Amino acid sequence: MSDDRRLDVLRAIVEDYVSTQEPVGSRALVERHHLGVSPATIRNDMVALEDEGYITQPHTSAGRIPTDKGYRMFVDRLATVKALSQAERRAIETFLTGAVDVDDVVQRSVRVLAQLTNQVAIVQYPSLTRSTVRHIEVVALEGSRVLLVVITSSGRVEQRIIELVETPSEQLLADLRSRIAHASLGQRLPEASLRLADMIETFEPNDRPIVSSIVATLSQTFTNERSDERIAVGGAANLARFGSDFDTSIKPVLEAIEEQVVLLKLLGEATSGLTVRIGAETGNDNLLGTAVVSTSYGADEQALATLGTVGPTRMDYPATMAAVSAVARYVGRSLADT
Amino acid sequence: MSDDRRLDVLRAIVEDYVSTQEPVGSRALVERHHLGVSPATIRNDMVALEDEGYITQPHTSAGRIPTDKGYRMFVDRLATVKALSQAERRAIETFLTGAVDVDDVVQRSVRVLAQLTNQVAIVQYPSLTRSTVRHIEVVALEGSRVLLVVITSSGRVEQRIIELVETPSEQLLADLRSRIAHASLGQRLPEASLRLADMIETFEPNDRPIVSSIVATLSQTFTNERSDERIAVGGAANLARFGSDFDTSIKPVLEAIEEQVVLLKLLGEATSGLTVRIGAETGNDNLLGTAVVSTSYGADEQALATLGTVGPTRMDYPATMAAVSAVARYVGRSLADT
DNA sequence: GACTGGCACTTGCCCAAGGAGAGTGCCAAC
DNA sequence: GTTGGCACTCTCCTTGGGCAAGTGCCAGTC
Repeated sequence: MSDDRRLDVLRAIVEDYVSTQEPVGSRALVERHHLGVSPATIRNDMVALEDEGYITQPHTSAGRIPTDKGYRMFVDRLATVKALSQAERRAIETFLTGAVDVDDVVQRSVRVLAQLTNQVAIVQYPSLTRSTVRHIEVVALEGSRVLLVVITSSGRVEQRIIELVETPSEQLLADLRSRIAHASLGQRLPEASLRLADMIETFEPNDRPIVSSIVATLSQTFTNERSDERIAVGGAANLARFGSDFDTSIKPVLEAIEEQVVLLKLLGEATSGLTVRIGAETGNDNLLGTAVVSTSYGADEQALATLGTVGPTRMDYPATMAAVSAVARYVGRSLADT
Repeated sequence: MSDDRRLDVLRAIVEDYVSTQEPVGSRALVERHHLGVSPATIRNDMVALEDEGYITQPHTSAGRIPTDKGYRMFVDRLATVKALSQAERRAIETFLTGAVDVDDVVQRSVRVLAQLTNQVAIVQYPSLTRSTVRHIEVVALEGSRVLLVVITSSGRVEQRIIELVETPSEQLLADLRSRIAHASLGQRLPEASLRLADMIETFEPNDRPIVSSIVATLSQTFTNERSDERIAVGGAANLARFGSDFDTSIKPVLEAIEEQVVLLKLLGEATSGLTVRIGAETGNDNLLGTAVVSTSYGADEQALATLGTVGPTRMDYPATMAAVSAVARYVGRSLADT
């Protein structure tokens, strides 16, 4: 028995099952794929594949469907890369180029990804802690209030208004501006936070209360975990693909993707490359029938954040993976331009 | 036949149907509500109510269920206000008081509203056009780039970076700052936009290209429709309450609430008071089986935006209405403090 | 040794028939 | 106007038989 053909059979089963959503039998297999052998032969291969755990039968007299292990094998070794069509690429591009700010980029990319894959799309907002400081502004407002504005390399703007114990002099503010700029510009946010802390001691003792109050607020902004946790979700209507029984097949997924923590965990573990997690690999019991395709995005070497899709394990992996990569690429580029 | 009792019967039918989700028969009605008459009498009342279009039978041998008209009557004349429990009030309060910015307030209120009502909650971000200008900052960046920051009365911060044709002098910038502040502070955004436009002519002709470029960007920011369109949705898992058949009862709703335009239309028409729209009143064919409870929020006389819930017509109206009002009240208060 | 055709067997799905249960509508009586 | 009684209707659930799909295995072939 040729090992090659057995893998061909597995690939054929996955492809057929994905497109028909129905267990695939030996006869259908030889008819739709020119395998050059008879159904009986395929049946023998199927028995072997089943013994190895790649496929299974829902019930005795039905065809076979891939197991999670089968999908894994398919993704790892059998899937042929499917390039996006010219039209799809253009769709992403036109969709994203209209974006006016970071928020808009994220919203649009969720939409386009959901549309492209017919799945639930999730996009994490660009991480603060992985960006660098592009600009910091310290502005005196009325009274002793001060406005702090931070612009990051990902185009994100954070602002804080704080009430100081006393009104700072113009002199001090100017001094602060230049020293803050010097200490933090171009630095990663966590690092900038450290350097700002060191900077406090370079000021006159009299000025330190004001300085440290401002620095503290900035540091807090830089290392704000909550901002890192923002996520956009879209295409929930595509949950229909999971099956028609709401309570058993859809609700758990819906609950999982409404839980930020779960999503962050799913996205967070993505390495820089494209990651596919199938069934139990998601580490979440609510997602046993689902697969998550994710990748990080970011213009340069450093990843800014992650995006991906959640769909049933019986999804079109090549197409989904292509779409996720493509959107990530465009989003990274788009943010770099902002 | 007493008219009063007939309305009592209608109320009882609505209440029972809402709690059991099953057509309610005459026997069950007399048992659960001490109406003091026999099932046969109730049956006569039911015939009358059915003739008037308040209730209907799914099939001949089943009990009755309220029609949309029946729910409307219930909401308008029969529902008794149900105050929130102390615990619920405290839940809202503690949930919202931890919020650090506008974004956070909105996110949290969606969550708490969804949890409280067990329905899909939608919260519109505070409208820009209905806020006033609290602060405007014009900051020179490197080169001829300028950062504009606008803070509104609702605590929202908008920023733009623009590239000017030439680098403005410090002198001009200072002048700009004070005149912009004078023209716009405390004004409603659309109004501020107009006053800024008038201001351009008070500058030297030489400076006008720069000034008008800045003013144009500010105006655009003030009247940015897109920002008014932001909406947060939560509690989609509660869609389970709509029924168990995904395609017919849930998917349409899911599609509707993913469509920003639809949501905005639903929320946008809410007057300052609490609005309940039932079935066809939503004006959306996808929402025929659903009811929308919404109200505007905002600290002072002027409404900032709208929030509400989407649920099946067979919902607990008194509880939902109470929750929506309460959350709106707390959100308004919470934003005023920011 | 690998492949093939044939065939008995298993099993889920569909459909029709029948019984149970719930609720109504109506009528005669109060 | 209200009530008890009763025949009627309709859905839901269960049961059982036929159907179709697909398998597993075996003996035969290249």
